Amino acid sequence: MKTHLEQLIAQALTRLQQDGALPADARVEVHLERTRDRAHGDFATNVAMALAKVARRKPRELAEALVGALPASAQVAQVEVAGPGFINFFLTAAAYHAVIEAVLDQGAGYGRNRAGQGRKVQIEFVSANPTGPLHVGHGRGAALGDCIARLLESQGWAVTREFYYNDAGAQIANLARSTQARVLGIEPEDDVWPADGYRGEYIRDVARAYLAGETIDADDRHVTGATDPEDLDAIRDFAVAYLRREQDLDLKAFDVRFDVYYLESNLYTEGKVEETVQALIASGHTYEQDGALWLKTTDFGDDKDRVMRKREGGYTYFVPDVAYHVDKWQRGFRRVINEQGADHHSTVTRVRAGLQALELGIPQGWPEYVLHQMVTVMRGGEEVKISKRAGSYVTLRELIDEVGRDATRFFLTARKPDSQLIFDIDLARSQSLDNPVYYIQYAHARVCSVLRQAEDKGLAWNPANGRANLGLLREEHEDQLMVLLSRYPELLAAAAQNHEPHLLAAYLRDLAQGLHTYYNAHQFLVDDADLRDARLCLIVAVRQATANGLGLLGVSAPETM
RNA sequence: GCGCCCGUAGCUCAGUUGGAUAGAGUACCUGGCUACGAACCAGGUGGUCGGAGGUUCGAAUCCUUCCGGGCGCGCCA
Repeated sequence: MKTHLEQLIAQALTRLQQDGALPADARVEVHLERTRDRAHGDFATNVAMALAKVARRKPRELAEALVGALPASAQVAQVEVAGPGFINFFLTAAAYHAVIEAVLDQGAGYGRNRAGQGRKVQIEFVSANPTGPLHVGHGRGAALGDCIARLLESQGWAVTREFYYNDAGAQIANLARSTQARVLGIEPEDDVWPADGYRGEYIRDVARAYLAGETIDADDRHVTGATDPEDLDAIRDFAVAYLRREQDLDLKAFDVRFDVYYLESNLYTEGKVEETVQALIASGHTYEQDGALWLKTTDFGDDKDRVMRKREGGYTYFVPDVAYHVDKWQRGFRRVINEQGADHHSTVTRVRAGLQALELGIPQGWPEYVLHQMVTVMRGGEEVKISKRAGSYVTLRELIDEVGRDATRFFLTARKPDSQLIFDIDLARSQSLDNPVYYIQYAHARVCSVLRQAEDKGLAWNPANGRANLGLLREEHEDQLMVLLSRYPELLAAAAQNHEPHLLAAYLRDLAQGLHTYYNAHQFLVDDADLRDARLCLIVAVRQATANGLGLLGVSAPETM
């Protein structure tokens, strides 16, 4: 519909130019948007105002001329000039009804399209090190990343979900030492407790499982706990496998799955890190100083250069990260989205700088980043401090257990990633009935209930009898619902393009509100069979769009509650 | 001190990429169940869009500068 109107406007502009009413070189991007106020019609454009200066004519006058030059359309009922020079389009009833037809025809496919043309996109998210359970921050990343993945899939992209984890660095060594300490019965308060060791209680569980000789199945590897408290390698392998299994369970409970788990250690064993370092040296963007090897990231917008290879040998963390991204590029991902916590935002410049230095033809803005801000957890009116070392924090699993998967996913995606998020556990639990997610699910369940009643009373609409007479839908509430339904595809496209799942959450809330209002104001199972069928068609369409949207958020659409 | 993010109703937050009279939820008032789910709906109170300049037909949105909060600023990851 939107593109149809844009074509009409473009044709009118061309016609005006041919008539000499507009300079032939006048160019403007036709900006057509939904109106906020239904009194302003369904769509509005500001082209007349944008062109007024070049055309040396008053905006309203130009708008009038433009309206006069518009080709007729079966979809457009009325066009008017309003305000400072807006051109407002009012759609015909038939255009409204076509939306219901489209939803019913396309069903679960409504809102989906092939715009991505099956192109590959990779989204890397969570990527937590296997040194502890996933916490709320990881949960936000998991929910956002997965929703963005679902949104991109809905727009015709071939999405790969990837989890990158460090299985060999200093933090893993620390994990091994901490677990060994627990194996030996050392407490964090003791003098011999390793410096900066992980103090959390979960380490005690890992140690206990190790001593019990438990077997962990992870990554098609089987790791069995040994009993030797001195075998640090065995302890490390066991701890990593154990904690990875825990994370997998958390993610599974959150309905988040990955296609690829990428091990940082592979970058070393396959020589990719060394290759990247040699290529960077060859690029001329490196230099030696103070016994270390530096990358001139300042050549690419960083505020200071960064060390690549430490004086004592060994690479800094961002070097394998660059190698990793080279690998992503070589795997053919021309679009990559990295979802991370904003505390890692300094890596953005470094990774991109390294990639630019390599001159592989990688675009400057590649990869894309979605950086979510911190999650503050409130419990009992107080902030719960998140500290892995102190072992005090809210795990993702706790959240799922306490407020449910649906509500947790919804809350963590309902705000834009840029905003800090306050997650009040008590509020989410005690007021769960006022939760937007239940409000939306309730709308879905209500429609199901009406249809059950219709079935019981033999009043159900039978699709075999052909389409209902949608012309009978003349109520304001019905128009509003149809407008909302027609916006759904545009909204998905915008949410996917800009990585903004919160737009979808807000939309579903609006749609549910429209339905609840309609529900309260009108009867569905009326005696007039034609009107009844028409209304049932409408609410079935609303239910379908609701279910589709909830599915993209990873939230269930229950038939009863 | 420097970089990134944020600042909108008492609270939690949207705001269609610069549009028309600033929007929800929550909280607080007032109404609405003998008909399909009241886990709902309708109405009301509540605003110097952090402050000040600037850009233009038009600014919560863009630019500059202050104020306030968060996160980074390591040869840690």
